[in-house]
Amino acid sequence: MADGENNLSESALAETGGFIHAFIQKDLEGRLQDICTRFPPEPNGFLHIGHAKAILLNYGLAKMYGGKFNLRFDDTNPAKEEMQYVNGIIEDVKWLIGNDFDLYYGSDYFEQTYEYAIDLIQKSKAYVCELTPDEVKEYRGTLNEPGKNSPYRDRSVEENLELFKGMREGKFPDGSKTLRAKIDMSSPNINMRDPIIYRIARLHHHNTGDKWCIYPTYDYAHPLQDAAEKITHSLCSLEFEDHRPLYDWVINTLDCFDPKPRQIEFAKLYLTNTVSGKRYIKKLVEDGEVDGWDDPRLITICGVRRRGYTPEALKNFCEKIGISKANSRVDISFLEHCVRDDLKPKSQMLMAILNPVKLVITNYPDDKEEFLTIENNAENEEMGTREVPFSKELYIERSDFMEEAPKKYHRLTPGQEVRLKGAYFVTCTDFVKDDNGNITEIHATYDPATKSGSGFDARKVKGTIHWVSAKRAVKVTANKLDYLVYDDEEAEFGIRKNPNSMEVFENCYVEPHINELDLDTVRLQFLRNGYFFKDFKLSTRENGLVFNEIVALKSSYKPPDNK
RNA sequence: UGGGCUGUCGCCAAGCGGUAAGGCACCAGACUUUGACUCUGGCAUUCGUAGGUUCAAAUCCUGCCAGCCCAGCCA
Repeated sequence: MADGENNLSESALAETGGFIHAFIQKDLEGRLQDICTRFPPEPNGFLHIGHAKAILLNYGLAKMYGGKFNLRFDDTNPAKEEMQYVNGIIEDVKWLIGNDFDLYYGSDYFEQTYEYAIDLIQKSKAYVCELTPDEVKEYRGTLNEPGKNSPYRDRSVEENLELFKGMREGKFPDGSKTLRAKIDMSSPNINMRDPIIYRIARLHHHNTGDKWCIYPTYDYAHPLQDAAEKITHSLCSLEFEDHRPLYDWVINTLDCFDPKPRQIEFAKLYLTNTVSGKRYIKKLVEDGEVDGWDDPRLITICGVRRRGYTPEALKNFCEKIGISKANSRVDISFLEHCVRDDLKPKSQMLMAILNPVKLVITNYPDDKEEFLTIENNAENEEMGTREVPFSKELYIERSDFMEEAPKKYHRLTPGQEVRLKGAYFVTCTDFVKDDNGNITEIHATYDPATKSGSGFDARKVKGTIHWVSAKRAVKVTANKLDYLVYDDEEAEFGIRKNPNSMEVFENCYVEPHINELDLDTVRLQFLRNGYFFKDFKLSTRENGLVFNEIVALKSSYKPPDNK
């Protein structure tokens, strides 16, 4: 595999979604030489992680079988579509799979789509209908009762042709007429009850401008778009199973496509503790509850990108959850595991104190400063080491000290010795409180003999804590992120808002080495805290550096109860 | 109630007639200069359910139950 090639690993992909592989393999042994897949978003919103699954699946399948993959905008309804979304989607797809795709617009096929409609009319398989929306609904019947034929159903080919051309030429008002496929008003499948395939709507289209005042519907246009691009396997979500007969009807009635595209459905991805509904996300954005569509707490692709997730992590995740036809909701912890797993060997370790308290090493010389060498990634030697300044006054986490600690507490407490990561053993000797009883300073003595790397092993210590030189510390802001919503049994509509989805730490102290890193690309591991990534939006001259927690480290530590 | 689809461990998911993979989560232990990582062990006598066929069924047949989708000139 070439460097940076982003396809799904064959073995992992082949382990699941067997029904899709079966179709493809059988086709490849018979009717097809090559395959071609596509991801067909409507540019009416931003992509989220569920779309990532579809992109990765389609792209991965194409690469696995040596085929081609297209990104095609399914833009047949200008009422909902916007340029900002097409740009956003292209950016998201590139971030996920690179530039290895061709870009198409369904609207580029409007002329052909129109010509095929003429063919349908000539074959007496489509007619211009003048029923109002309410009448259409009434004539359609219900789930239990068959529909009845439109009174316009038996117009002559000539009349239909003239009317349909008139529709295109703008002779009729919006909504006054439709073109319908002539199929079967009594079909148990409601999609087959003479579906509307063209509507009149004078809307400006982001790609075709004002050229058209009639637009084809999805059911009619989609198979034709697939056929035009010689898509062999058209994957879509489960709710389109009922539409497959119509998809096939379009392809088979026109009967001039080779190869014939085939629609295959699979289950969408749903995650716990997330909201993926466009309406819901939009409301959060509009209500100012999140910082835009790319808020790092959202599972939009732009959101997880801003948060610091990597495309590789998403790929691994999508491989591991598999493809099936069973509706499911994947536990968010699965995603988090994949993110950690990816970041583990490539993150830059740094010590950062989120909630600082001063530690004074009373027996360390006042003006001495030494530089200690610490590895950048404990399990990846290739990432090298850095020099970290150490001196008498340090900052440590408030949570790493307790005035009165329980037995299993491995951190600082009067009389207890711990290791300062990469430095020395220190023993807590004292602490200082202010008038309100808050601890303001902790005192300790260090043992020079215990210097890290010296091979000292005369005694062991239970805990290792992280620290930052007070004098050299760089002040930054860190946001710890939590779920936007919780899934509980009692939650109405399946979701319960989390009022504290972001905890801001404005006075964090980080090692000076942070100034030597390319923070736009490097993922940081704040030792013992979690993975963090610079927020490119929030980090400004005024705010200084702002980091978001990509994902926390796992922890089996149970904080002592406050009794 | 018409049609389509789905039901294998808390969550995903293999399995396709030969006697229940794997991952996540969780629990216990070892190791540990991240209470992380890693490692070890535990975690479905059972595959929605009831029958049937078979030497043998999660896999085949029948009935039943549950869930999801469809009545936009949305996709």
